[in-house]
Amino acid sequence: MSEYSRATIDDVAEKAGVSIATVSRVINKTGQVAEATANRVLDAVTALNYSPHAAARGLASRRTNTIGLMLREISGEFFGPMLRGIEAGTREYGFDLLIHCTHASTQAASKVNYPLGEHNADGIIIFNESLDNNEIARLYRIQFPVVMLHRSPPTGLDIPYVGFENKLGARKLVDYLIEDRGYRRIAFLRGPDGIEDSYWREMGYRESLAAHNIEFDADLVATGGFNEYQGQAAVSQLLSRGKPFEAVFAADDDSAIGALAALKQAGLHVPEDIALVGFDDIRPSHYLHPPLTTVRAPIETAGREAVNQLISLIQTGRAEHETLLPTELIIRRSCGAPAKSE
Amino acid sequence: MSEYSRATIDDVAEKAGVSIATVSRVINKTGQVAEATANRVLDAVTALNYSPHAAARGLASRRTNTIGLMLREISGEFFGPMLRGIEAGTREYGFDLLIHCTHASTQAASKVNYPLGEHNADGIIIFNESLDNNEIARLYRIQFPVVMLHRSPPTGLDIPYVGFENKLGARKLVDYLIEDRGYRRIAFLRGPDGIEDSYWREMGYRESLAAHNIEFDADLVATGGFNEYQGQAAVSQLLSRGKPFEAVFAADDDSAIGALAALKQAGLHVPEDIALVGFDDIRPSHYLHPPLTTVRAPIETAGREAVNQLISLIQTGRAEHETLLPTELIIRRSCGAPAKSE
DNA sequence: TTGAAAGCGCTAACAG
DNA sequence: CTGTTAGCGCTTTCAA
Repeated sequence: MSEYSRATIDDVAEKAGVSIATVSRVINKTGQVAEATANRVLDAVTALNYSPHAAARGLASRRTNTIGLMLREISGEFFGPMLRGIEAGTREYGFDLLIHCTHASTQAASKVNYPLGEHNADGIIIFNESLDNNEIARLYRIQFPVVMLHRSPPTGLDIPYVGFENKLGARKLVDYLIEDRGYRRIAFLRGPDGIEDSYWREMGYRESLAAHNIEFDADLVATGGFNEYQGQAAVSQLLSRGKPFEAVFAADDDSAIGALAALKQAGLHVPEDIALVGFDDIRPSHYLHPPLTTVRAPIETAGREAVNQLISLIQTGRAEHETLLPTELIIRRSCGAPAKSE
Repeated sequence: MSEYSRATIDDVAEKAGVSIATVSRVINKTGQVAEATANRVLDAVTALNYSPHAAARGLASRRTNTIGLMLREISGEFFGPMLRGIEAGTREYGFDLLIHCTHASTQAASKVNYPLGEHNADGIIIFNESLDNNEIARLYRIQFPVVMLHRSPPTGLDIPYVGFENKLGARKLVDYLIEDRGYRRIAFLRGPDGIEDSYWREMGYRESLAAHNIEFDADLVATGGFNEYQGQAAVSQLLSRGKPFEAVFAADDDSAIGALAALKQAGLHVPEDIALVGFDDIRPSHYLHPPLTTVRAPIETAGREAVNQLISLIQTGRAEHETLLPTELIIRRSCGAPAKSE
């Protein structure tokens, strides 16, 4: 609305007594400029407090210097660390970060969409199921740089993917439960359908059972849904089936928190009566009573790595097909391990 | 790098058999267009999967349709809810959200800065101490729309401010401790210097003491610093002074968590030996042992409200000078209140 | 109700 | 090493 004054490249050029092309060269470090000239330009920049107009340079250079982050919604303990990693990466590379949520679009009123894409970013990171396959395919077709975070690309599309070693993490956790703690009847609270992390964590669970000659029992599986409420409901359901189990593996810590509430409510003590473990190692897990044994997922690192891959894709046209980040077993009291200094 | 095809306004105009001016009018709902014509344009838009080029329209219209969020760093439990509120607001108004951290600038290499400002946003939200007074003053001088979130503007600048009723919240909490729980020697863990929330929470504490004729005792005050580690250290320090106290009021929940650890370590039971309360009601507070009595701060609402004020400022040139959001007392067991269903 | 045309501020050839 | 100039894709007068 208001028409505030701004120094433009012309002002700088005039003040420094050079052409705007030279100013542009100095600012972007493109092309040779005599040091004396460059200094005059830099002085003018400082004196006028000049910053380039982002839209103008974007239009002229066909680069936005911005990367987009697409997510379904901002929620949970996952989000903060992830964004920290992403932000750190974009800042280090000198890019801006634009964030779009696809959840509950209030803007359906208009026919014209303003999504993240070729027209406002140099590349985007797609988190989980935040964008449908058609749009992903379209971006792929026009060769727009995209990186998938915690969700592998649609079949047939060679898009870089960054995620956790979910299967291995779950495997190590269940191995530990079986081998070190001696449990054999281990219930599983699976995550939401369609979320990739869910799938691989279940695979790790099954793989571990199989490796120890323990038969997979569908009655010992319920859906925790990656949230507290569903985790609680899932355990109640499990309990009501009457099949005994010695431990519960919740596919994420949020559902483990709900599971803990349900177990306590049923009068069961953790870990004396039943062991409980989760996955992710979100902050509250440490404070639970008892503290939760879990698998630490390098959330921030994954965000950071997604940026690395995206920048590489933007700048060189190539990136790693798949980057799987290692997870770490975090043993606390909820699995019956001897108390340690917490 | 890659040169992907994009439908431009010219393509749409050609396909619809109209001029680009008409397309622009239809898309922006500016000016009268015959319904039949408008429909042809809309069809062409859909057929070509057209989205306007953000930079081009920004350059032409001198509006970016973007609001900027400036923060020092992405951390803590505070960040997620705040961003959720901000994102929801920007989306509802059809704005994009650009995020900048000012912490640990890796980009110091260059003389030319690309901060948030007139050149890449229509307005910005400044969170806490993320921007220095000089730059804020400059933005104010050129009448660039700015809203301060959880930090009041530099003296003399009439910039809208959104925050919590910190003083009242702290006052109610301490009143409760004194009146309902009968404590009189209440220690205080203050927040970091220079953070506004710290200051007002301490004022509420002092006000309550004064109202109950309890003398303020500097020996009962230490600095918790809004983080777990410092909260722990502060309580250790308090304990070492040898002055007895019956309760600890930590100026935020993070330091309360640290305080709890320190108390336990000293062999004290909460709340039997000593009561503990915090401020904010972050997620872990509920899971502590015992669950933490605290003051719930409407973090998400504050973010949302900051956007409301900023949009108002952008669109009408005016906004509320000050928006203080009410807080709510959350009573749990850590203050010695009778156990309730947690 | 529509179209023509002039930029918005900058980058990137192309000349010199 | 430096300057001139032609756009980038769009909005916005001004005319018709």
